[in-house]
Amino acid sequence: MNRASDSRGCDGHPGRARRYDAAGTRSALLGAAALRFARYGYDGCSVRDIAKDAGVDAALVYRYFGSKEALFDAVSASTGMFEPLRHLPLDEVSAWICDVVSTGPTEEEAPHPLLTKLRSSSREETVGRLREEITEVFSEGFARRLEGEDAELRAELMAAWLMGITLLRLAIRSPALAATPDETLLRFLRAGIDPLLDAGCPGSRSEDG
Amino acid sequence: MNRASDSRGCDGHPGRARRYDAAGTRSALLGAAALRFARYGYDGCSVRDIAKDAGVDAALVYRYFGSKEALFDAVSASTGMFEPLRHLPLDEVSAWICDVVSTGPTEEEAPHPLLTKLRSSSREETVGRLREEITEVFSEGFARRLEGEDAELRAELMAAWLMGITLLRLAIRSPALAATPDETLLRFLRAGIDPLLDAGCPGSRSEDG
DNA sequence: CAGCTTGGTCAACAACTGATGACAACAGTG
DNA sequence: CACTGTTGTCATCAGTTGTTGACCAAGCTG
Repeated sequence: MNRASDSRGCDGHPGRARRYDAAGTRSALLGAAALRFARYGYDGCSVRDIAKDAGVDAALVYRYFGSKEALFDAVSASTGMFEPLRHLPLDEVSAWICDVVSTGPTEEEAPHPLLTKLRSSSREETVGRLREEITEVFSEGFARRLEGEDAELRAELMAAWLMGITLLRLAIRSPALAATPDETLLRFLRAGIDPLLDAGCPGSRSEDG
Repeated sequence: MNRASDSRGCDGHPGRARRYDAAGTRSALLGAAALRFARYGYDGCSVRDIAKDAGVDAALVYRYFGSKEALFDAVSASTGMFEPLRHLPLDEVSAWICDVVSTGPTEEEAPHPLLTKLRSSSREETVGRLREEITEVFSEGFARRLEGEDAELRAELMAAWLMGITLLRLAIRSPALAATPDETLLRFLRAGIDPLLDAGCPGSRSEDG
């Protein structure tokens, strides 16, 4: 409960928080909001909850961001997490996916940006932006570098896997995915991804319709 | 708005609804709740919304189900949608996944059961039950039928893909996945799934650490 | 010190939330 | 007809929601 409320007291004097610090308060609100939104979704947490985590009054959300929606936008927008895929060598795609779905060292302090959007996937705007981002980076950008038929579909299948693994590993925490080290995961990720990269040849192994 | 509110007026006499019909009202509430929960998540819709869609008063939710949580449980629990996987021939797994992620003919009337849980994935209980279901069916049941190392991980990777495709196809509606017919999807699904079924041999192709 | 701008709290509003209990409309039985 | 149990509506409660404007407190300038 009071885990995140001390995030503002680190200005050099422990326990002696600087009282007037607009930038610090703003970022404290951003951090608390990122955590709350990622864990409980947009509808699952209130402005008062976030403000309490940040250690300030809820009214400051409206002074610094204007509305709850704007705060959510500030937290979830423009992460650019898919950008590296644009100019990534094809044989490094699996490793990149493996890296994206990695829990990272600071899961408590900085939640996975994809989780924030997945947990609020009931919001029309969140879904819309996610669709735009995936369409741009995967269906259009990345698919253009894939040879063979149905490149867009194959690209989106990789995106689907990326999101599914993120969901199972970080949100649902299925036993094997949550416990498996990245190197092991990478091995089997490659086994599934490579056939999708190598164009449609393997699909005609059993039957060439 | 009033799209689902006429779901009770079909007892034979059009426009002349049977006034006193407990079973009908109960199922109307269930249907409306399934739709609302799948679209907006547990926190995103109110009991009054659901009751209005069903064409009855909100108080009936409490008479027939006891609470909003109980209504959600009645909607989301015990779908048993993963059960077929237990005794499915391995070479039919891809086709089964393809069938599960299929939109089906009546998306408006009966939303995908997985979507209901994904959209409410911020609820602790929903996540817990989903984890149990996946662990039982995939990590324990299905993995036991897989040869080779890390069978549980490979099984969960398939589950992750299943959920990711459902998400992208039905919730986010990414262009290619939403438009691609099932036969085409099945081809590439096989290409990615088969290596995971065939044990860990292909993983040692590039480097046998 | 007064005067001003900035940073933060407080009380309150109107709308909505889940939930309850009183009450009215129906249907069957005597 | 009255009697009884079921089915549905209504008003309402207490708590929470997003949001706002009045107000206090800190720091700076004169």
